Amino acid sequence: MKDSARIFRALADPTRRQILQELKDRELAAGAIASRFEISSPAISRHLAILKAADLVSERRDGNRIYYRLEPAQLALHVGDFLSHVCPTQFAHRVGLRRRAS
Amino acid sequence: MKDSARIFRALADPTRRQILQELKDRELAAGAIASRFEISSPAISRHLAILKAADLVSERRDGNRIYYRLEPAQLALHVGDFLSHVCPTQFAHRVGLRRRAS
DNA sequence: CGTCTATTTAACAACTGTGCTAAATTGCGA
DNA sequence: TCGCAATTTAGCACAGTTGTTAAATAGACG
Repeated sequence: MKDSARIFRALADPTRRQILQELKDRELAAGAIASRFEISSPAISRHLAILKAADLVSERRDGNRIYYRLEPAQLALHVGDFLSHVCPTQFAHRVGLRRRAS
Repeated sequence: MKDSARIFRALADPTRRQILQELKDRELAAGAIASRFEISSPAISRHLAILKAADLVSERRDGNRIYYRLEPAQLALHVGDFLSHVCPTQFAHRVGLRRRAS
């Protein structure tokens, strides 16, 4: 599966989008993330695995805990690329990691 | 269902993303779109319905044909909003209804 | 080692999404 | 009105997603 496909798929779920927002400005352990949602930790764990497979988060183990951190590079790259391709006018692609605009 | 949820769901399918790209700089009739893909026209028709429900395209009937046109406003607004929330640094949120980019 | 905590993996049910073919709809023109 | 072309809607099959609970794994610490 293509990178961008994995990313758009990952973004399709509202819980996963919210997880990304929670991780916006700090890393959080899996349990801390799970406690912010109604659903069970196994469910959250799988969401995290999907986000990680899409390179949207990274994980770091510390003892018992596994901390997740937002990795905005792929997100900005692929989604920004898509937007700047499909609607370049509405969307000024002032994206950090983007290649030169044509 | 929330607007942004509909939009992200609509973007999850690769065929639908490609349809949006095809419509980037011209409107196309349903049949013309279908002929660009391997899958059947009923399948394309349903994809178009999903895109329309998400306000990503509009349709215009002309005789027998139904022409679809890209509607970039919602796309830029909601997806851009999400990006600028989640990764504001990588992504300068000069999004939206602004005319002039870069 | 035994046990507690944090987290993931497994197994399963329910729901959703996507494709197909066949049938219905809509509009044009003889 | 009849028939044709373009498109959508309906019905069905199958694959994928998402949640649950129960079991497994990993690390810390007595």
